[in-house]
Amino acid sequence: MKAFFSNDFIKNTNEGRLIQQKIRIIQAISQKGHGITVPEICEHLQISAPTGIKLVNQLQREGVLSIVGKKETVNGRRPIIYGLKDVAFHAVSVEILLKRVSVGIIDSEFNILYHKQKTDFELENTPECLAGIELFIEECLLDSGIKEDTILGMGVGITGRVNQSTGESLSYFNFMDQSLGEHFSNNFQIPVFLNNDTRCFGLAEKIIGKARQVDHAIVINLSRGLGTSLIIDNKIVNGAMGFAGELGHMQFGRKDKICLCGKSGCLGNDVGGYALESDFIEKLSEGTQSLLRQSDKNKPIRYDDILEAALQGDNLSIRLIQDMGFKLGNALGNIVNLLNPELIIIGGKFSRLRDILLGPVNSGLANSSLTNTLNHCKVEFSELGALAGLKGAGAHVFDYFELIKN
Amino acid sequence: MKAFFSNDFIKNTNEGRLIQQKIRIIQAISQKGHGITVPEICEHLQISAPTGIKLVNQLQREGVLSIVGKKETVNGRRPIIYGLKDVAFHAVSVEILLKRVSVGIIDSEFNILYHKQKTDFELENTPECLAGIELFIEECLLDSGIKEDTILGMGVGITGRVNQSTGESLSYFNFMDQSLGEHFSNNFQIPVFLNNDTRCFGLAEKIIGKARQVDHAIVINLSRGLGTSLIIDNKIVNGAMGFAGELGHMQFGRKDKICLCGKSGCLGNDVGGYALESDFIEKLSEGTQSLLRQSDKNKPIRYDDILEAALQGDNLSIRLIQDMGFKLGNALGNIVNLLNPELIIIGGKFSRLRDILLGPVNSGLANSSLTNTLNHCKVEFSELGALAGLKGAGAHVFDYFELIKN
DNA sequence: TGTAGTATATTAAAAATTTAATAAACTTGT
DNA sequence: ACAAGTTTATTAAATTTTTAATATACTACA
Repeated sequence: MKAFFSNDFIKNTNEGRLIQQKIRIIQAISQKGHGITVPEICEHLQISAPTGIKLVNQLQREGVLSIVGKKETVNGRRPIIYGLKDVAFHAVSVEILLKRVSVGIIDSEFNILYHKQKTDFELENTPECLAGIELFIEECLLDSGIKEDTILGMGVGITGRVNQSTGESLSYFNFMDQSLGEHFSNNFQIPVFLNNDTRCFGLAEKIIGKARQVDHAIVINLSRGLGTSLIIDNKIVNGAMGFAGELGHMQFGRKDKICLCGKSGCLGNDVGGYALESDFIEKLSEGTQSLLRQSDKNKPIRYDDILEAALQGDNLSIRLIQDMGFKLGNALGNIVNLLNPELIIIGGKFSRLRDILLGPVNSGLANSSLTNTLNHCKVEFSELGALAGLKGAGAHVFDYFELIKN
Repeated sequence: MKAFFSNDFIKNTNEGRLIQQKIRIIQAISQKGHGITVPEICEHLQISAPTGIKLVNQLQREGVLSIVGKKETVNGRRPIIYGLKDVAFHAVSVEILLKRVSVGIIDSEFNILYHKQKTDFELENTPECLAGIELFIEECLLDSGIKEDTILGMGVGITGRVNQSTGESLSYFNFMDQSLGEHFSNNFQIPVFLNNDTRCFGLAEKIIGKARQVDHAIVINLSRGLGTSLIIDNKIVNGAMGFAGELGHMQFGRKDKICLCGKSGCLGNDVGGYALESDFIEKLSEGTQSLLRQSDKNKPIRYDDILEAALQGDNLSIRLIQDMGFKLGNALGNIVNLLNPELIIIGGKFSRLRDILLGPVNSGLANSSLTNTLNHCKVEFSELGALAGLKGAGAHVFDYFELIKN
């Protein structure tokens, strides 16, 4: 099966066309999510019935298709439904974050068949660090026991700046004479699709999350930092150099904080786990009381704890998170005016706090967005959980081969 | 020729495929901008040489193609170049603005073959106003003398909110049981493509202007008001409801001015001809001197005059326009961070003031945009002139039929 | 000037596809 | 239960396309 897809250059001959047509049948079945009939194939591929039957028979003989049943129709002879038989496609997903590497294997329905994390890890721009990652991936591939020839490709999400089209990682592992994507591809001998970790998250929402039915959405990844993926005309926006989505440096923040980028007023300094921690400590030092502070006076306060405290009803935590929600909504309103999306998805660690955040975010939006535009834009919270980024990385593979159910 | 293209539904038969292949040959020639050879056709359509020759011969017999010459090659028999013969495609362009209706006829190379303006006009949301427009279009079509069967379609740019995909105009002529696009299409019996006037301007820049070689750009239409078209992944962004590009209501303006939208701080109140007029009058009343004021004390000051005065060296005019440029650049910088475009085009009436505006716009950009992103983003000024919008409206037609040179 | 090398054009045989006719399967109504 | 109507599956003839062999056109080099 793999040969079908991995063969990038299909010759302009009869045989080549045959292979292409077979691929399109497999893709059509995957996209439908269930079996297909010969008349549907003929309609889709613009071929006649005898040719459609010929292709189906060949695919049956090759062990790819089998008869699944008959389609229920109002009248006339019922067409036979053909389904994919025993053909499991897999993708390797890799997520490279600052302090963690994750490897997963997913199938075309985005079930995670295998998953392993490496947490004794620190991302550094060195050959040694890269070699460590590759060793880990290799171990996982062996450990998983997945047959090599069912793996269509590898999707990699890496933190920092990425040029998706060239497979370049501009922030890390940029010391080679080839792009990181090419390097992985040569090393593992499979097609590799590299993207930014946040955009992987956005793709996951688009393909298996809440943005499924939607062509225009803003996907916020709100955890320690603030990441954004833009979905426009049903595609993730990468930007000219792959830098798109830098919502964190829009000038909607407090002017008294200086950002790492050198400017003041960056939204990312006001919104996100890191900002929450410093705001919280500031308020405590001003004497505000909090449930959280009373537990252990020496342990440093982490934003996860503040989120948890807010869910437990801690007043200070709730108030700070609400403030943050308003600021985020206000900034988003400006983008809503600009891009006119129909959906905003808030994901990441903060997505658990739907009940606390939704109101302030909506208030912020109403403060800056045009009524007419806002009326057609909903705010939702992600339900994909912790493995969303990993699923999104793998989704690139199935997306490329057009095997994703729609 | 028209039958080829206007026939939306091409049957799944041999004859249908033949017609499709012929269309693709014509499209390929148009896209290349010059003739095509048989091997190129075979490569492009994935067909064999005998079939390619058969199609070319048929098209020659039908009077569509003719031999143009032979291709210069390094070695081997030189292939014959076939070019489009006497086949002129035309599009009708209509621009409906608040106080003006323009009708033009353009060819596939965007030459304006005919052009007429109606200035005794006031846009109103009434059947009478619509009937007046249609009468004017009909007059122009007759007057132009262009053969009906060479007209592929009509592109309409109308001010206000537009849903491009449905052909709906949401601000004007929304009183019918069909969309404005459908209405025009039924009335004139040709395919009609409706879009917002500013987005037409953006399309013109993309197709025949400075955004030609670029996949990601922001096109600013700066005249009396402030309009924006976003080009992302080589396509004009329409947004979920066709509202995309509302840069004018981003909250980067002065908080003491209330916008028509009901909010304060809208950029459109600070940037544009209207804002320039009120700023100018304000400064004059404060006692600032200007060349412009000395000419005629009773005539109301129009922003065109201020632009002209600035070009003549008037200090106040220059200073106000420079302030405006900085504010615009600063707002744009935020969008540059978000969308990572490689080009910003400033068009409209202000585009003449390149030398005055460029510096402040760049300063504003540097103030809010990330260095890395900004380094890959140029600022250019439109050179398309007054008929850009009209050309863009017609461009939709050639774009749809894939006849545009690339 | 002629030969080797390369690429396009043309042709006739082989292969593949479509068309059209027919068979099979299914629903509905009498 | 059977005929009428509808849709899919299968088959054989007609058509179309590709393949492969050959002819033609052009460059470069001796």
